Amino acid sequence: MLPPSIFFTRLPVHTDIIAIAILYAGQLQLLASSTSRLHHSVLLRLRALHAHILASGFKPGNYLLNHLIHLYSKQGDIPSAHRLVQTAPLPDAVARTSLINAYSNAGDLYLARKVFEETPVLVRDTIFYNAMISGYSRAGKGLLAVCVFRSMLRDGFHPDDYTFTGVLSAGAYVVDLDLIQCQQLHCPAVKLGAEPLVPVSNALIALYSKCDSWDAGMHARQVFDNMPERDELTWTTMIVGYVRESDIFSARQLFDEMNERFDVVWNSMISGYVHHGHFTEAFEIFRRMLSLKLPLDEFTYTSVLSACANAGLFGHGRSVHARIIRNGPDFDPKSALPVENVLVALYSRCNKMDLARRIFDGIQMKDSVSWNTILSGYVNLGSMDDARPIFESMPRNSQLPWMVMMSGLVQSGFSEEALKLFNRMRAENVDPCDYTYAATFSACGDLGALEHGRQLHGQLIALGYESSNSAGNAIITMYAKCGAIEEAHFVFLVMPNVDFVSWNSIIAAFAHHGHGIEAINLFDMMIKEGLHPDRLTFLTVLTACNHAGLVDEGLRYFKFMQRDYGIIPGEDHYARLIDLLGRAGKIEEAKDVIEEMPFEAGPTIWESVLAGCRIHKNVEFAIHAADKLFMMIPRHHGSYVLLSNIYASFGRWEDVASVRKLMKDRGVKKEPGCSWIEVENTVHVFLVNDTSHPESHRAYIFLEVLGAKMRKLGYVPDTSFVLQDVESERKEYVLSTHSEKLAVAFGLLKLAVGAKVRILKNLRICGDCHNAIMFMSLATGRDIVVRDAKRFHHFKDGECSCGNFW
DNA sequence: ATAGGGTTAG
Repeated sequence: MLPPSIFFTRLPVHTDIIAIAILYAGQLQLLASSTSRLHHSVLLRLRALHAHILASGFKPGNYLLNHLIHLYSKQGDIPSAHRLVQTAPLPDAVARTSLINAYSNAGDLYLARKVFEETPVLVRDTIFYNAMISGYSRAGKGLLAVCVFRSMLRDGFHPDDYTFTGVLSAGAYVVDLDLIQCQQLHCPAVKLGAEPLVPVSNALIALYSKCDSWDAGMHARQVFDNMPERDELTWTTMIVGYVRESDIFSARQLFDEMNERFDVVWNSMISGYVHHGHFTEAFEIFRRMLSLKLPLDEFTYTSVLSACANAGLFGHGRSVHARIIRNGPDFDPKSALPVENVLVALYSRCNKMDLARRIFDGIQMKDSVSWNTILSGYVNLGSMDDARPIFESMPRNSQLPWMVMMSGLVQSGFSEEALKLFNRMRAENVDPCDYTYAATFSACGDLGALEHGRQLHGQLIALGYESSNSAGNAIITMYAKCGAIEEAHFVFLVMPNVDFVSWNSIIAAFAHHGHGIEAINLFDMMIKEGLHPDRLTFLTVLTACNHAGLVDEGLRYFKFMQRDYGIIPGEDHYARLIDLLGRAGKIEEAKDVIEEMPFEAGPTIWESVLAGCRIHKNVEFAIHAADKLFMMIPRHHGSYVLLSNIYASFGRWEDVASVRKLMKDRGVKKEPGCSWIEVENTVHVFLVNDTSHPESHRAYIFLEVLGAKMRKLGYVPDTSFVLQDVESERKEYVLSTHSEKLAVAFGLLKLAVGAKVRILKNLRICGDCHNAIMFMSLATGRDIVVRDAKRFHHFKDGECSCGNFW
């Protein structure tokens, strides 16, 4: 092929037709000779030809001009195309159509619309309107496309089948599309007889599939059934429509009916199955793809890998990953990101954070999904130390990272940090959402920061989130943990949409405050309202029975749970039941339950036994339980403490000493989960927060008693504890209001009843701690044993005796 | 006379 300039000069230019021939010759030759990167050279050639035409003095007519405009538009040189449109002596619908299409393809709907508006109605035609409609349609601007369609009819133009394809596909983007709207778009297409045409019907099926109504799905199927012929897109659209409606069964039926399956359909089936949790079926389709040697693309891999991640199938996931590495990616490296992201999710999910991290570090262009995935990977494993640096270096302009981080911090016990993060979120101009509020409330609950929580509650209402269930449920729990049971109840009563979590929360609120009967009444109401209790609900109900001492009811609910709700009791349920029996002194029954359990009793069970034995001073069975515990978790601090407390209550100090020696020999260290007060010159009280412990409601009672006694001693416990260190330089420790009050109460509670606790923060309480513990002993009617470096102090009946351990 | 146009999915 000669270079265009020579080609051109050889031929006399008399008509548009010859120039067109040359234009096309040049373009077609290039199109044929190279498969990629033709864009630029075609454009150069086009410009050269254009220059020649101008230089030759030939004045292009409409015909040639339109071709030039079309070619410039197709090649993406919109400015040149636009200039030519403007230089044309008369406005021309054909030229404008090309230009509108060019702008629409470039995503510039505003300029496309401008060209559209600047074209007089007189010169417009149907195709011209169609260009604008499909432009809006492809951009997802459904309503605008429909508006253009209406103006088209108003201007007196006749829509054709292309018009309907555009309008129908635009309709699918209308938000909250209903059946009536679908039919309003459908009817004109039927009248014109355009319906049986494949693209029109395809668009119709897609339209009805997007509509959230069962009837609409039937309509889609009707269109499908009435089609005289179908193409791959017809099948795909119908199948994907079923998947969207969660009708995987029908989707699969259609899939099996297809003779020739388009690639996308396979992927749609897999991702449909994954989306609805049918992982086995997803793998089955994937295996068939493999055996048929079908091409796998990035969509196949992401779907299958996410199935592995969701099902926690590390082995499967790794072999798919190996396959990608072995075969080399079958997809455009540019599309690798979603695959890499899902690999990070897979390995995080399977506790292989080092592998996840390696893939994450290898991603060049990390997107927000990559960052969020690795962040939640660490957070879900409770590795907040790894999560923090990720959070600090990632983009934080969306709510998601804050949500993940805050809820992670709360769950790992860093409630104060979560509250700080909430403030930082605002400083960084990210609007808190109901989920971040929920995390914040839960932090307030853990810290006992009632006033802070109240203020946030007010803010939440002001922001209009009050109807959010996640926030509302968190608020109930927050008030409950702070001891404000009436407020918790009020929030529950005014919540617009109460779900089973709300019920669980309010039942737990009453149960943990010692209002066992009220909790059980609420539970009965919940059942009457037709809500489905889950295993957690029953766990709470058993707790409630525990508090109210309702042994028979507890047993009844335990049976009810299995018989009427098919919930298989877990170890935690059994532990509550045994706790209930043990507390009631029914050690023999507890033994029977342990015998009849379908599994071996684990540590939680024996801990409950031990606690029961302590209350009823059953040394024999306590020793048995402790032996089990020592075997299962030999370095569990709490078991030793419980046992030595039992010995102490009998005054068996030698045994206490031998337990302590055992601890020393075995290297049992104090754990964050179980600590006690150390009396030296100062006292350490740990802020604890396990309101789920059956005894924890007593903290609030203790708090009151303690407050009254301390006031007599001259302390001011209402707003803050201002305590003086007698020993050293009369330092003052000013402790804030609620969290520290709870800290003291919970710390002493732990001391008194051996509740399982978590340390959040160290506090130093100075002054006459001895007296405070004495009051505790009197208030609870319990013996309290405290040890310091050399001695133990046994508080009993308002007196304190000391003894030596060794 | 001629030139400008379509649907869809993970």
